[in-house]
Amino acid sequence: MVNPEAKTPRERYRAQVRTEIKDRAWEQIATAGASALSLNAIAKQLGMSGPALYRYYAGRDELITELVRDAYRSLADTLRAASRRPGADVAALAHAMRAWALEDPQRYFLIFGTPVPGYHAPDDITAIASEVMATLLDAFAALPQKGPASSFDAHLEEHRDWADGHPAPTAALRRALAFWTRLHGTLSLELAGHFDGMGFDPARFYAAELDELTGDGPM
Amino acid sequence: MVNPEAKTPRERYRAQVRTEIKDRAWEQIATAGASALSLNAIAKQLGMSGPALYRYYAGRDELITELVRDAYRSLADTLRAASRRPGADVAALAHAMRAWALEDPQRYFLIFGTPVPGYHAPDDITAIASEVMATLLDAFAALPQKGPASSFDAHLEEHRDWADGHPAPTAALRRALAFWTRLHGTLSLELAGHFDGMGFDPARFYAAELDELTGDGPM
DNA sequence: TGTACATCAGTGAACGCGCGTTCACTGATGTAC
DNA sequence: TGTACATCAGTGAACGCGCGTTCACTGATGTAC
Repeated sequence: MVNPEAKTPRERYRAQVRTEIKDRAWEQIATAGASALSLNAIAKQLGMSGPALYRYYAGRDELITELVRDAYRSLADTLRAASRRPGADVAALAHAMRAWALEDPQRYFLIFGTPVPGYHAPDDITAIASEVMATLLDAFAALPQKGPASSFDAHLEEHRDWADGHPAPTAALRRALAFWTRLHGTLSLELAGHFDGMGFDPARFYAAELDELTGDGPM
Repeated sequence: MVNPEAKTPRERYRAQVRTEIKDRAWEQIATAGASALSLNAIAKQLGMSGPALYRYYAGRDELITELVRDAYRSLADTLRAASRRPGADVAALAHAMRAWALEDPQRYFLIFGTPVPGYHAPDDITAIASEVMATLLDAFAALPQKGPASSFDAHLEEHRDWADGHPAPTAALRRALAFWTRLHGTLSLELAGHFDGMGFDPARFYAAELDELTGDGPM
């Protein structure tokens, strides 16, 4: 009986070249930003001619979309993995997120940075983004819900659709949202260098914001 | 006696063309993002040849730097003006900031979006950024300092240099910092469209985050 | 007020570049009998 | 195991494009006497 999943040598080779192309693409993005990404430059680095890449990607746009997809996938997997480690809590997610961002800032910005006007991500990418939110919701749902309700909660109660049936109480949704926006706020300013001349340690500020989020002490 | 500030017709004309160039540049950025900005395209829109622009700007980089400077200047002035209106408080600053960002999202991202690796803003631009922080510090210094101190405060106490001698208590510095990072967090995700399919009203979430910042109610 | 000269905005041609992408092809690898 | 054929990775030439930038120039505007 033949395993339909088994890869022929040719398939393995194709897959390998595709990842080599992406590796070089990430290098370029890290060095000069996503707008500088060039198919011809990648081909040159791989020692092949430009047109050869069209065996692997339909064009520049398809490659970029795949990079965005991989970035989201990587983030979603990283957070899921962190949440599954024994004793994992909201703080563990926050630290995993920061580590992931610092690992490759331009990868972070490819997802959360300046949007290209008119661009809309395909549905499967949006789905991965929902996975990320679901991981956050799981973590906050497991937390004791203390503190008074927010004025925002009533509004959110009527717009929980995006939580996609997640059983978490509305207050947990609100806290997961704040987790995302606040940590993104610090993180993106740090990565963009806006704290550079300021002297304080961004990691400590991040930790303080996290403390306030978890209720482990007011900031 | 001659007023040395008086502008000759030629100077007035030059100034006018320079702003027309920038107006077109902002249009391009709003439409296709800053990386798509093209001197030749601007010249065409103005009905002149490409090289003509070199009478007004040394090159593409100088133009972009000037756009960044103008953006910062506009933000600093907007916030200062808001803070000087009678009865102005921290909330007024927050609303002015949000309105400014929504007015031209790509202008916001030119300052706070994806950084270009290796680019460093000239000193005079950094100085305008400090003006913005100073306005925030003024507003928070005027607020009664309630709530317990943060674990971060001790660290910040030793790194207040960036506040440039501002008399605000350290807790006010911390709160101004959180004001900036949290509001930037929501705002940038909203502008980038990350809330798009989620259903809730970003303005309400923004307001709720603001409430928690001012202590007008826990979020 | 009129003339001579200097200043300066804008042009058109040109340079060199790298981009994404297409096309017809060569030659190696894999498949079927 | 050997031969005939199909598949497919990669090449090199070419297309058209728009970019930033330089250069020598024309012609209009302003200045000095």
